[in-house]
Parts: sequence; C-alpha cells; structure tokens
Amino acid sequence: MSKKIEKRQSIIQAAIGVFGKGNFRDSSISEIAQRANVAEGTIYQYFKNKEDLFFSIPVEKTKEFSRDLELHLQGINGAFNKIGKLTWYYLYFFKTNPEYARTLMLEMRVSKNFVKTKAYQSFKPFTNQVLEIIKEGQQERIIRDDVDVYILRQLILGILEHMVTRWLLKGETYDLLEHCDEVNKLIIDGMGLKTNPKEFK
Amino acid sequence: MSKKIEKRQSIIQAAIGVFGKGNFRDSSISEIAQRANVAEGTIYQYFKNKEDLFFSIPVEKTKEFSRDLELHLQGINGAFNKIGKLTWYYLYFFKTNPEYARTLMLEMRVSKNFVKTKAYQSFKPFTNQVLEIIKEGQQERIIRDDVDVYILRQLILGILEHMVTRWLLKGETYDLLEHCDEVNKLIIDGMGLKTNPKEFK
Amino acid sequence: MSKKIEKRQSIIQAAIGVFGKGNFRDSSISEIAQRANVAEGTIYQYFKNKEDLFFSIPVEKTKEFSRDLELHLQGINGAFNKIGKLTWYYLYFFKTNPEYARTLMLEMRVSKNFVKTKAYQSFKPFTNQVLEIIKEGQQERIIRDDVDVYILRQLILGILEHMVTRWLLKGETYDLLEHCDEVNKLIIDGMGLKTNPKEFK
Amino acid sequence: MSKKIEKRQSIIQAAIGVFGKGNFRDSSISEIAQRANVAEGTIYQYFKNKEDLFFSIPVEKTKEFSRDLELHLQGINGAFNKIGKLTWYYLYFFKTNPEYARTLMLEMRVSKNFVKTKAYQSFKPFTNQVLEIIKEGQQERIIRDDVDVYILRQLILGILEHMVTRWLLKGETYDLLEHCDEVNKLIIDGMGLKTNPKEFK
DNA sequence: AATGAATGAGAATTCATTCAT
DNA sequence: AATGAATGAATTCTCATTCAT
Repeated sequence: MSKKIEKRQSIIQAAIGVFGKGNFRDSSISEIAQRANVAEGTIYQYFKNKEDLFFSIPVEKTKEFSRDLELHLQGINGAFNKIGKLTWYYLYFFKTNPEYARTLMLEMRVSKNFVKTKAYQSFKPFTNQVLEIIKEGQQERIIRDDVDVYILRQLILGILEHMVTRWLLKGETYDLLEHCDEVNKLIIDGMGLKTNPKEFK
Repeated sequence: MSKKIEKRQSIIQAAIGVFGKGNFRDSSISEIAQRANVAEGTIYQYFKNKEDLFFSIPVEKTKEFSRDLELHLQGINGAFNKIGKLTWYYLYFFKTNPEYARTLMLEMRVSKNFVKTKAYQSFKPFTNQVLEIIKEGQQERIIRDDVDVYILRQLILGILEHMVTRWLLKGETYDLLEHCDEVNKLIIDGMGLKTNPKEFK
Repeated sequence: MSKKIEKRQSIIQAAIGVFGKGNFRDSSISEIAQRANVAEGTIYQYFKNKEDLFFSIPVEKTKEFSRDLELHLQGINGAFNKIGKLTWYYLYFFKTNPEYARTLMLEMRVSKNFVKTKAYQSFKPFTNQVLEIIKEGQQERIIRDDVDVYILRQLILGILEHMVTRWLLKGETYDLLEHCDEVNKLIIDGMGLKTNPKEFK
Repeated sequence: MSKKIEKRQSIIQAAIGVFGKGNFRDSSISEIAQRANVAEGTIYQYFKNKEDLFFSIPVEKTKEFSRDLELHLQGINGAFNKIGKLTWYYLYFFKTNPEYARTLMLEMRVSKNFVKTKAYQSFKPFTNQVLEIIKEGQQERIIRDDVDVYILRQLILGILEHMVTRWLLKGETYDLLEHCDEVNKLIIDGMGLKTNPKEFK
C-alpha cells in the first residue's frame, strides 16, 4: 500500500530533479530510473509514459503546495493579510523547490497545449482559493469591486509568476524572497479601493 | 559570393520556421534542409552544427532588427520620443516575426546557459543603444538620475520582453501592439523625474 | 482439487480467446490473466511458461473434441456412416470454436517444429481412431485396400484441414458446414472400391 | 543509382532469410541489418518501417517471378500447354525460393488484413495473366465455359497454393516438383470440356 | 561547393518471468 | 496457493553528423 505511494513519490522526486536540469526531450527515463533507484520498467507501472510522468509532477507538487498553504493561512484574518501570506508562501515555495520551479515555469508552462494537460487542471483549486480571498476582500470593502475579480486574480498570479520566472532566468543568483514585501505592497496598492491602478493586460 | 550569403540566409530563414514550430530537439535538420531547398550536408558547410545554427538565428535577426530600428529612429529627437519609437518598433518587430519570437522567447531565452551564447552577445549593441538613449534623457534632465541606468534599462526591456512572452503564451490571440501606448506611458512614468516609481528589480 | 481444474480451465479458455485474436507474440500474459480473472503470477503455477500454455490449448481442446465425438459416433454402424458423422462433427466443432480454429490452424500448425510439440502428440488418439474406421471399412470390403491406409487417412484429414483453413482465411464469411455433404461424397468416392481416384499426396 | 537498387535488393534478400526463419515479430531489424551488411538505420532509408519492409518482399519477388515466367511462356502455344508450364514454374519457383515460400504462405497470407496490403496487390498482374490464359482456352474451345472463369482460376491457384503450403508444413522433406505432372493432369481434367468436375468452393 | 547515403548511438516502451509477501 | 510489483532484456525507430563522390 504505502510502499507503492512511497515509490511513486520517489519517482516523481527523481523526475523533478532530471526534468529540472534540461528540457523534456533531453531528460531520459533511464536517468530518472537511476535516480529513483528503480528499474526503467518500474516507471511504466506507475505512469503511462514519459509525458504522463512529466505532467504528473505539478499534480503532486500542487497537492503539497495546497496542503501547506492551508496550514500557513490558518488563523489569519482579513483578505489583505491572507494575500500577504499567500504571496510570501508562493515565493517561499518556489525558492525552496527551485528544480520544480524551473520545470514548471520554463518548460511546462511554455509548452504547446499546456492548458489542456492535467497539470494545468491541477492548479484550479489554488486559483479558486485566490478568487475566494479576493471576493472576501470585496465583502470586507477593502478590495475594489469596479474591476472584474478574474482580472484582479490575474494581477496577483501574473506578478508572482513573473517574479519566479525572472529569478530563474537570472540563474537564481539572488534571494527570491528579497522583494517580497514590496511586491506585496504593489499588489495591495493595485487591488485597494479608490486607487486608479495602471491596469495591465 | 553573395550567392553564399543568400544561401546562408535561406537556411536561417528555414530554421526560424522550423524551430518556431516546436522545440530545439524536435526540430530536425532534415526539415530545415528541405525548407531551405538544400541538402542536409550543405547546412554543415555554413554552420558547425545544429546548436550553432540555432544560436545564429538571433545573430542574424538582431542585425535586421538594429538596421531597421536605426531607420525608424532617424530624425527623432528627445529621449522620450526615441523610447516611444523604440517601444513601438520592438513590439512591431515581434508581431511581424512571430516564429522568431517563439524561438527566442520561449526556447532560447529559457535554455540553460543562454547568457553564454553568441546569441546573447548579439543583443549587446541594441541594449547599449537603449543605455545611450537613457543617458541622453538624463542629460536632457527629463529622466531621473537617482536610479542606476542599468536598472532603468532593465525596466524597459523587462516590460517589453514580458509583453511579448505573455502574447505568445496566450497563443497570439490578440494584437501585440494593442497596448503599445499604455505601456509607453507606464515606462515613461517610471523613468521620469520626481516620480517615485515602485522599483522592481 | 476441482477448484484447481476449474481455474486451469478458465486460464485455457482465456488463452484461446487472446491467442485467437492475434499471434503468439502479440498476445500477452497480462491480458490472459485479466480475462481469466487471475493474477499474472498465477498462470505460472499452472503452466511452465507462455509457450507451455500455448501448446496446452490443443491438449485440452482435443480432449473435449474426442469426448464429444465419441458420443456422436455412438450407435452408428458402418465405416462410411462413421466417416460421414466424423466429417460433420469436425466441421461443426471448428465452426463452433472459431477462435480455437484460428489459433490452431493459422498459428500453431504453421509454426516451426510444431510436430515436436505435445500439442501435435495430443492429436494421436483422434488420428488413430480415423485409422481404425478406415480399417473397419476395409474389412467391410467397402473401402479400397490397394492404397496405404495412412494415405487414405491423410486424404480425409487433409481435406478437412483445408476446408477449415480456407474458411478462416476468407474471414469466416460463410457457413463452414455449407458443403459438408459434398465433401463427404468426395471423400467417400475417393476411398471407395473400384474407383480410380486421382491420388494426391 | 544502381548502387541504391543493389542495396535495396540486398536488404530485401536478407529480410527474406530472416523472416523465413521465424515470424514477423520474432524477426529483428538488427539481424536483417547484419545479414545485409548495413547499419540498422540504413534500412529505414529504404523502407518506412519493419512492416513496410515485410510487405515489400512479395512486391519484389513477384516482379522476379513474373519476369521469368514470361520467358518460360515464350513460344508456347495453347492454353493447356501454357497452364502446364505455369504449374511447373510456380512449383519450381517456390522450390527454389523456400524461405520466401515460408514467409509468404505461412506468415503473410495468414496475417490479418493481408488482402489490404500492397503485397496482395502485387499479385494482381500474375492472377490476371492466369485469367487471360483461361479465356484463351475457352476461345480455343478446350476449356469449359459453363463455369465462371474466376472459379476456374481459383481452382488452379488454390491447388498450387495448397501444394506449396503442404510441402512447407511437411518440412520440405520431399520434392515439391515430384507430383507436378499429376497435379497438372488434375487441373486440366477439372477445367476441360464435358467433364463434370466436382466443384469445390 | 554541394550532395545525400550511411551511420550508429540513444531513447522510449513492452512484457515474460520471478519472488517476496 | 495466489498475488502483483519489480525487473531488465530486447526491440523499433530517429536523426545529427560525416564523408565519398
């Protein structure tokens, strides 16, 4: 039972390491198998094929992400406080999972038809959660409601994604959390009442 | 003589088309050869290997970009006017070269050790030009000089890059030039005197 | 006890279905296991290996064939009557066991060294029975005795085999029993006294 | 030019040898390459894939068959004489090409959807030729015209196919040409005027 | 200079069989 | 006795690169 789950995890873990080094095509099943200390064939007992393994990574990691995010949000009240925590945790998560960050941001997100994959689908719960927080803020009357909530969500997620991608492209040479506070202020400024934020697209 | 240059060009052109469709590994020399109407072997007379051909693309395209940018900047005075033109031309160029845009932004820029390639080097003249315009603006006393010029340059280039990448990831479904003016204003706001721009990194 | 025999039977049955669909190599143990509702490993408790399972099929089916043939021959007197019944039953059996027919005629019989397998051996009792009937006919003085009995047996079995194979190759698109009577006549003509049959080989 | 044709031939030749030993699945490209003294990759320059190579065999061999049959029929007059020669040549051809015989008769002909392959199509010219000879015989008034010509053709080809298959299944232990004359007589008897041949199906 | 045939290393995937539970 | 997870050998096919013509 749990043996299977453990092995599955170790394959995913190995896959993150290998896919994180290069791109999909240059990453080999044989290397993943070696790292996971299993035979190549074993991988095919857990995943339909290489692509399935690839897109299973975010599915797994997002579970982990959501589980821990939940804990971090415990006891926090107020939409802005929640957004602040969420921003921090988002950056913290990718800072501490740089290989996964590379795989997700530089390879997967960029790949054709990404939106049709199960990986993309697995983000849904998280993005919904963000939506809920925004709506909560609107009810609290601290978040503007003259702008579509989906646009507001895009604002947050777009900035966070951008920060991680930038960090990766710069070779992870600085601390991803360095500008966390400023970014946070930027986001809150943009979403707050009365302000006239420069909308982006 | 010019025959050689022509043939080289047609190989590059074919390569842009092929690399623009998929990623480096999935693009084949044989398809490039077919498109360029040359034999596979011929490609190796003009380029050391597949990678060399790949990274030669920006070298060539950047020449074209710079040449035409030069023309567009002719007769324009004032740093802000120049930046406005530059912004427009940047977006215009990638709008009219979408395959190259994909290759450059989604594959090349994202690839490990990109900064060590000759492709990266080939951008230097252009980025220097941007630097010059900024300095010119500082001498005109319309661009703030309390912020490092390199940071200011990064501001411009970062936004432009981001816009093109976003457009590509959304499947080129809208007009890249749509928000040109707004972006421009955003940039000029950010660089102008007195303002207290939210510094990014 | 009988549980074991039952399980063995269900594996054989599943194997007939699977081998009947494709050829030996393309048929997988895993599919057989699934169909038989047992684990893959279980198959290896009943059969040495895939090949053993394959060649066990005729051994089993021939038992069934012989058992029922026996019943059908009960109370029938005269070699020609017996041959008539036998012809009918042979065709009837394969008509009602088309998957087995395909496996036996198109795969097994055609495979190298088939004559050395236990499958081939399992036919012996049946072919002996045919021989007995022919001898009986000779004693009855209705079957020619100027031709070797083995040749006569080959005449019968060759024609029957040919009919089944032809039927299979034509995609089982007609009724295998359609020409039963004519074939019977043909056989009896060929074996009868005085005639001067075109010997075949 | 002719180098390519030669190499293609040698691959086909090697393939006949290898496929003739076992079945499609058990025959490996690597063994074929070894026998043909080429690299594995080379085979894929001449044939789309393993299946294509497999079904290319009859296409090639049938050319050879037809070419030589033509020569053998030169100067022979009369439908019966032609049929006699054809019968002999058919058996002679497979006697001298036993590996091809095995591949064609025991593997290919028996494979699902064989009739849809290019291999099957390649027989057309030959079977048409047989048809022509039969019609010629009808005009000569020596071949019965109360039976469909297609049935008559099937009679001939069915018997010949059967003889070769039988010979192969018996392990090529006797001379395939041994009974050539008798078979011939059988065929001619069956097709001749006035007789009332036992029609088969 | 141009060609394109030949190469062969490399990768994904399948599956019969084993063996610890 | 039954299981089914793990194995790893084997196989097809691709493609960048070379080199003789």
